[in-house]
Amino acid sequence: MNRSNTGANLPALRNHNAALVLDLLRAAGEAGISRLELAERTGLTPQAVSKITARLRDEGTATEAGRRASTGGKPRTVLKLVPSAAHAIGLHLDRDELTAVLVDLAGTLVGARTVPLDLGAEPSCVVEAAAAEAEALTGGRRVLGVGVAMPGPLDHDSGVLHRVTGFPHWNGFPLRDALAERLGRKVFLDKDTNAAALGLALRAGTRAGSFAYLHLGTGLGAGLVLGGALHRGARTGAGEFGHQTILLGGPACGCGGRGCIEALCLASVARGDIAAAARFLGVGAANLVGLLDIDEILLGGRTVTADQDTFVRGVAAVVEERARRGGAPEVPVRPAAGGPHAVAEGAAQLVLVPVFGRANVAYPQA
Amino acid sequence: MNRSNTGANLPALRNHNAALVLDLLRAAGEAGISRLELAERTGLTPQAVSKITARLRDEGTATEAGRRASTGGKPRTVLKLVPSAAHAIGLHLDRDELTAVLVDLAGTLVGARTVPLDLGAEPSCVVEAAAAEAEALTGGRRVLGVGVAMPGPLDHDSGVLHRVTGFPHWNGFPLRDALAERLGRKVFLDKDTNAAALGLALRAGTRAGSFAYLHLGTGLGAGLVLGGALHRGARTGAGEFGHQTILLGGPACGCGGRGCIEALCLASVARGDIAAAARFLGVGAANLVGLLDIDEILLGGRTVTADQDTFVRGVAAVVEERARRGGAPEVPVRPAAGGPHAVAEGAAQLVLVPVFGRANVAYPQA
DNA sequence: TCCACTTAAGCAACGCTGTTGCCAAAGTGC
DNA sequence: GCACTTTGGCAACAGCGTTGCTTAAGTGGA
Repeated sequence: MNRSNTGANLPALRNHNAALVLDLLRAAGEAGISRLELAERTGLTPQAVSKITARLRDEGTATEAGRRASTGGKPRTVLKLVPSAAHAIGLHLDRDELTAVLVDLAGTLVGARTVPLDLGAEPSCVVEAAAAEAEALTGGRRVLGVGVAMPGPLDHDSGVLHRVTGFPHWNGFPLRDALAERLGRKVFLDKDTNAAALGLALRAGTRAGSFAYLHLGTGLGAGLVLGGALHRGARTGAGEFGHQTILLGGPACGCGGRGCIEALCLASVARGDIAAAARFLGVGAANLVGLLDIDEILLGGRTVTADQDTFVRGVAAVVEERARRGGAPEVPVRPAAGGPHAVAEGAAQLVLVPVFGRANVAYPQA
Repeated sequence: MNRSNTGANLPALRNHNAALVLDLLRAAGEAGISRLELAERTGLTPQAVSKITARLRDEGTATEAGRRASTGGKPRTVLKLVPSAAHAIGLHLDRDELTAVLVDLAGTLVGARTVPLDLGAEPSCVVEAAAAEAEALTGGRRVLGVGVAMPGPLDHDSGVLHRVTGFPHWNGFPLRDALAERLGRKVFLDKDTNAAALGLALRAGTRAGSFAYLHLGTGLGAGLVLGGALHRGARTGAGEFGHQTILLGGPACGCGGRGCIEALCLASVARGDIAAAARFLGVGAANLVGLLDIDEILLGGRTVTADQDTFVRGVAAVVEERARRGGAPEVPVRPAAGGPHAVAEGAAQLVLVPVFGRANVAYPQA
């Protein structure tokens, strides 16, 4: 059951178990999964799984697709997710560009649009532009909601923006509610790094329970996935990785501090010393691995992509050195998969998270 | 519902809701709480709460205790937890000392024993000594289980010790199972810093959803409580705070690295410059606040206790300075409450956590 | 070809959960 | 003293997963 402070009743129980089954169906992908295997993995009885999958088939969310080889008795029937049963829209509002994607239940990209955007414009104009892109992608399909990713800071719970860097007029704007009213759909808002991390968490192959996505572009930030769920912190402020001090009394940073990783990394990049930048990044990654005991480090962002191998090797070297000293486990460092729509696709996953039961860690109210 | 990957059935539902109600009863303490208030807080219907509390009263876990003033109708009946309905034992196995405590359901200390201990002795002898202390405290009471806190590293999930610093013969010893078999009781194992953090999380007054407990004694470590639950990481390795690099190329640390907070802090303490030690600790705390967006920093450990005000002020100054730069929220820094048995009491809470539904964040299997 | 055996999955009855509708209990205040 | 408000239990109920059993659909040996 998902962590929460609220009581659960029978409908909640039913949703929980259905979401669990859907998550396994999604993870099984094209290979499918049998009822008995679902029963084994969920801990439910086979009969319960039969009932749940029957409901899902009635809804059109799941379907039977062939059968496995017999092992001496009746062969198992293979069940699969029907990805086209529902869709989600993801919007990435960047400083100068708006990317909108439509994904199906499996997270597969169905459609994408990219248009120029001026975040400096009136919020109402931006809302209108975003809504127009979302509607253009819908096309009569069953759309569960819209996920929006933006540069922070913002508050996920209330859906309100804070002092977006360089765009003070956004301060306090209730973007989520404004867009939800305009579109008549559920809207979810999160930071771009969080959306990217969520997208990575749900990519086939990245089944790590917890990892950090480090994004080095014009700035340096992180998205944290802990125990399979996005860690946002109480105010959606988590992931402030770039202004971690790693060199006391070091060079001044734009934030007013000294010796921040971001300043050190970007200065190294500016003078062309990518290996040094990678080592700085690695120090922060090693600190993070020790503090949180995560399974994996994923690197992304324009600056990383430009010299991917150097960054991956440099960060891995520092992390491994620390593991050898016994201060941290051996943690793989890999480049983050994902094309030009990675953030928008992650934003779409904000909508799909509750469907598949991978609820976010809930925070008790003060 | 608690986050998990397993299916839920009616008994699980019932336990979840009962635990939720018990948690609210515990939080209400001597003041008590009415049925309607419980209904409001849990989201359950008043009738469901009536049924649940009736079961708890039958069990002897809750009781009616007076009534509130009327607001124009029938006055509300106040319900309270019956702390003596069950107990938990907490063991703190330190390098040279074994502390055992008995606490009731409310977490109140009922009994305590402290004896010398040699962690260098045979594991079987230590198990025997620990079991004897636990049994001496039981005294015919209903004891739900035994929580054990030790210096790490160790694995909470399997209950197996790793290379305990300075005591290599413990490597791989299945302490949890050995003690469970010897005592015939459920046993839970965790790091001392985690137990301390858990104890703080459940102390009245510390209702922060997430905080970091920084422990500065002979070493420097941290216990992290995120979203009301202990964050252990996949291998119970989280909280390695002391060997975070904050001064690249700085003085050598015992771990083999350079510029670790622990080395810097302890060196400052050694030469009597407590204010400098506090500032170093503050840099790490500020890094952590930014990364995890927590609500509070709690400081403890012998070294901190010796100069509490200096440490609290010094750390708070650095954290506040960072908040002013906009890089992190304003986070209070406070001394950790708790007497000589704080760790053992936290260990006992390991047993009580599932009773009150504040389950730990579950990690998906690989 | 038949038949015993194995394995998968549905049917029906069941126990138990929280919910709903209603009513009794226990106050306040004109 | 009576109308009103508020609390909380009783009884009937819908719906969840579970249990016991039956049917479906294969394998493999005689």
